[in-house]
Amino acid sequence: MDKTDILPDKKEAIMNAALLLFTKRGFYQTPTSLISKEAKVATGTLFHYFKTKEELIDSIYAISKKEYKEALIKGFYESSTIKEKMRTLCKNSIRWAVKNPEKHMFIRLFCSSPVISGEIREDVEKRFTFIDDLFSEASESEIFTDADPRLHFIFCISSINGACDYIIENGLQDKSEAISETVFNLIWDGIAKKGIN
Amino acid sequence: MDKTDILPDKKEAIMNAALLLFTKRGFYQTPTSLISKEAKVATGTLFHYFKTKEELIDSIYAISKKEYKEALIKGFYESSTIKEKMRTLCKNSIRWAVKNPEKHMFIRLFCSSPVISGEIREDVEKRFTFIDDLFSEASESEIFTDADPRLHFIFCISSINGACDYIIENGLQDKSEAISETVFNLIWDGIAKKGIN
Amino acid sequence: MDKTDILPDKKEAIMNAALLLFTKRGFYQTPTSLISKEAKVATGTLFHYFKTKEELIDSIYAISKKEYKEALIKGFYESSTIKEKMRTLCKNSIRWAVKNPEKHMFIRLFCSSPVISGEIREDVEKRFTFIDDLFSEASESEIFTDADPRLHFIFCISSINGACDYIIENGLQDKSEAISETVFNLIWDGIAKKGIN
Amino acid sequence: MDKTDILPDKKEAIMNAALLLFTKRGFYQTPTSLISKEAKVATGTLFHYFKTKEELIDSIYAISKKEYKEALIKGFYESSTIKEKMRTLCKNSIRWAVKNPEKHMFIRLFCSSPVISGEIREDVEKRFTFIDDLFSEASESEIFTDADPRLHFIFCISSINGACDYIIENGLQDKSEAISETVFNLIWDGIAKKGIN
DNA sequence: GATGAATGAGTGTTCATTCAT
DNA sequence: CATGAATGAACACTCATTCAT
Repeated sequence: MDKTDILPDKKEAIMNAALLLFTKRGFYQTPTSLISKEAKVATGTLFHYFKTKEELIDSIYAISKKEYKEALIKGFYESSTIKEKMRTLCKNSIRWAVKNPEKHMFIRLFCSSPVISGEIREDVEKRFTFIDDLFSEASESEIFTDADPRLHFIFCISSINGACDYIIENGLQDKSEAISETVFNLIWDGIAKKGIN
Repeated sequence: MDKTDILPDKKEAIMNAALLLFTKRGFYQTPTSLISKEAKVATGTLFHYFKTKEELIDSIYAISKKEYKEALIKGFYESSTIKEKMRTLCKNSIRWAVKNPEKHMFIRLFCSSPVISGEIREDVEKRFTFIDDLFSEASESEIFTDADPRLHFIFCISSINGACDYIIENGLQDKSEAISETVFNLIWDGIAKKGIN
Repeated sequence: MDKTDILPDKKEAIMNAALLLFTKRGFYQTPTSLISKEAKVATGTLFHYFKTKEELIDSIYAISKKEYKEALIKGFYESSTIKEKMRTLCKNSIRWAVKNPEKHMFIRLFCSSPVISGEIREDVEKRFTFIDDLFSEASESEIFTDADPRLHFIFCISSINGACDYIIENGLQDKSEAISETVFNLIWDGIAKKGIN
Repeated sequence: MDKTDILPDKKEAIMNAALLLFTKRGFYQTPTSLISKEAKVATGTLFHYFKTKEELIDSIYAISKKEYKEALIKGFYESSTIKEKMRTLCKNSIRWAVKNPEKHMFIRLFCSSPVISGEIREDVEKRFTFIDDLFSEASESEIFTDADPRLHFIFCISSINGACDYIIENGLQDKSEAISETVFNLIWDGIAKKGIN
């Protein structure tokens, strides 16, 4: 899990090629032979680094999520209010997705796919419990309208993902900061009790 | 309403089996042999009704979208205000998804998949232009906060889909009417200018 | 075998369609479904008249050979010398092939193919023993150069078939009478002892 | 001489097995699974060396024709007269066919079959233009009777092929040299003007 | 007789994976 | 470490043939 640091050239080449191909063509339409070809390694080399094709996808998923997490928390703990924390998450999230569209797409495509092993998925989810905590706290502080915090959470995630789709589909990368501000307001106006700041 | 016209028994059995299997296992992990087995027909029969596996998926997509559309517009034209129209769409959408979880899932899984032929996709999209019109009208009437109506649209769809996920994941089907009211409020409070009804 | 006389419409349509398709596309690249489609009958109808696809080909072969034989002997028994008899055969053969190119091609394609049942083949060969007799007679009469009459026979057939190919490939149907005279001379000059007429 | 360069063992085994099976059973009645079985390789191995079944047949055709050509020209350019050149071709042709009956049969079966790709066919035909040249030269030198050189050509080829059939069908391999002399005389007496040597 | 929906064995081909070099 | 030839199970799809109507 921590070999991330100094990846052998070939391993990295394989993962990069696979990320591109999986997002462009899908997992099952991407033969391992094509991945090794694009990565300019022999077919056997792929299986030297990854026992199976699924292990390769697991690794990409884990790394992408790790990077996403790192981007997500930038400035989070420095934000003083719940509203600020949420704004930070919202902006970080959109910013990262726009800068790393393949990784973002990869996560969305495979987050609910049975291709990702349950084990990896659980490991990864642990990194994000701090968000659940934030929503619970907000609920308890009566900042949010009455509703299951999980519903609020899903509402936020969905809206953020929708915004990313919007930006990428319409090529609005250069306006993404403004859009993420707009989206955060849409969300906050829905979620927060009137009069809360 | 449930069938286009009068589908032959076997054709229907194949489509039903395929719908279940595709949503449970995915398109590429579902061999046609398994579909025909579950549908209790011979392998050749599947190809008697659908020239290719892709034509089968196209057919399921088209029918599901057609049924969704029919559910969506119930009471839509009878709603007098834009707010009422949107509430109707939101509730109809969630209601249909909760009643037809496989078809809902099928549409979400395959709506952006290249497996669906472009031709079918275009045919289908035409049925939903009335929603674009509604958003444009709302924008022009200055009912919505300033933002691209396409962003508002994506925001709504994402939120609704998020709500469906929430209901289905948590087994809250019996509370779906209340949840959809909550979600509509989340959306409306985000989207509409303050003071608009 | 003698139902040839009054063929039911559909049976004839099937045989005609099959003759064309088999010569154009080959036996194995011609599905029975295509034959019935071209013949404008249902798939079951083909198998009503012919127990199997192979029986269909046998029937076409037998009929074609029968017609060929009938064309071949026109004027044969009226010819007085061996040379005249051979000229008659040569000319009749080319004339028929040029007028019935599909049937000629069909015979050539399938004459040595295992697709034709041995039984049919034997039945058919019997009709042509009169040619063997002619060659034996010619050999015994010391009209031909010394060589196995079977070699002479194959030499003649090959040359005649070559001539048919030449005419059909080059679209020289209108010159086929002259060509067949030329070819007969080529053959005769090869076969007959010098000074024989 | 026997192989293009140094063919891998398995590739050669596949081609040999396929040559035998295709001539014995025909192209469409020979499943690739049977070829790999006879060649004692896995099904995948066949497709490792030949992208498709058709590419396999193309390769066999090209190699057979290449070998045939090499056999055909032995002593050709050393022959001084047109008659000698033709005798050389006739004898070389029959000799090769008798020694390589499967390859000979393969060429005859597939030379006019659409299974062979047009590209391969053209490549191959180029090797044999020297024969056309010979016939044109003979025609222009007024050595041959008046007739289209293409007719003479077809007449020769047909006769030679007929002779090969005769030898192989009747098991006369040990007499093939004498027979080819006989056949050459049949041909020459037909083709050449009287008194030409 | 005539139909065409239904059958299922059989085909060409793919591709994740192994392993000798 | 790295290679790529070799493997064979699995797949989408075809098509001769049957049979209830």
